[in-house]
Amino acid sequence: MPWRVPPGSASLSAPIASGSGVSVTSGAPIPSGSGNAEPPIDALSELASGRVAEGREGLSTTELGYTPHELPTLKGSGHPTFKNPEQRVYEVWVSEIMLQQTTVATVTPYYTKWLIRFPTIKLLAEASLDDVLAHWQGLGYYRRARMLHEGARWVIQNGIPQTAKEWLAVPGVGRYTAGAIASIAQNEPAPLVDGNVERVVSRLTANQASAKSLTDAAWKWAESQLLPGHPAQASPGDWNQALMELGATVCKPVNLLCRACPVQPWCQAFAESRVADYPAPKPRAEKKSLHHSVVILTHDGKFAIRPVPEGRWWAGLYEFPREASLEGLNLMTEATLSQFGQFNHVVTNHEITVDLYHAEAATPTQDLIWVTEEELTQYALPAPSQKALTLWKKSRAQKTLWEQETSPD
DNA sequence: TATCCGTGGTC
DNA sequence: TGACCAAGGAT
Ligand code: SF4
Repeated sequence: MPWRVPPGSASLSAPIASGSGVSVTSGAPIPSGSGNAEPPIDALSELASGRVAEGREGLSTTELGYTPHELPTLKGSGHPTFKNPEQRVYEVWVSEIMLQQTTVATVTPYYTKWLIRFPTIKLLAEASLDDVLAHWQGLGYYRRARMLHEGARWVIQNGIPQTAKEWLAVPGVGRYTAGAIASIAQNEPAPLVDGNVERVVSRLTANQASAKSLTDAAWKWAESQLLPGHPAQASPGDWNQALMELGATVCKPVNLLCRACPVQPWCQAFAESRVADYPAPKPRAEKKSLHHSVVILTHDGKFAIRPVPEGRWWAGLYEFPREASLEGLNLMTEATLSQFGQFNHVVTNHEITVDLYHAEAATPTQDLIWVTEEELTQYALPAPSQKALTLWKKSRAQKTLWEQETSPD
């Protein structure tokens, strides 16, 4: 995510990180998080002299308080990324998919490793799905990885889309991602709306509509800002990022910073002193709880795993056998199960209580995949299986310690 | 169109 | 501590 601000390194009305000090790791430019500080942008005084005070021709990127801080440095680095438009497209594509519903801090290490393992679209297309999923392990929403993989194969077949509209045909790319790639990597004046933009628009226009209605309004507003002749068109990628960054760092869901907000003079919600009323709160889903039983089934130092069937949570990943009950596990194996732990795992609006069992199998049955702990790292395991493994190792270590302490000399 | 799909951080 | 959230897409 070379074009994104490292977390905490810049805020819109505070000193802006220049983006210097970009490090290069195996071909991937990564933000350092500690660029040189430039003088604060006095957004309000700029606005006071602003040509958009009447608000008719649209806001500009500068008026959102945004300075494009990464591109110059990366250009200066002479990195191949910026000599190769296709590579630029790929890196923006990967990061936009990873960042869906996921924070920059979480994504960053995955992004780095991803570009090392799958440096180009072609190499991603040629990789196996298992390999792809293994590099997504822990990021969640695994369908994204599968679609990105499919998308890479689509692009090898059909070529790189050249417009946001064309991007929509690529698996896993919806209208947000299409707009992001087209504007950031291909300089097309394509609008985009994500959760940040939707929230900002809701407040700027004092729109209390909920869900789809607000989304539609936000898209119309975003489109209107990028019409021909509007200042945002000069650098649509910067504009879009500025808008999202405004939402992420100033016009936040809670603890918003209206006093430092560069667009406060045009904010209808602020004018009404009702910023807390926008956007309308979403109805929250009911939380459900359920139980699962998981077995760490071992034989001769190997672990038994099996693929998660399609159509379920974690489809396509591999996990320790998991059933709805202990009875389910007993139907699966003849080995004697002994419980050694329990933990909770939250999946969206479900809280799963997982009972952990261990058993030593008499024989490695063919319906399961038997792997060493080393080989286990080659498989994508869902978080509950990862937790189970961690607890098993901890349990075994304590047992070993206990045996050592209590064994007679 | 409402629901499903994960996870880790924050307050 | 639990509720809420994060740069969505597919069905
Ligand atoms: S003034 Fe406050 S509510 Fe309005 S856009 Fe700025 S941060 Fe958001």
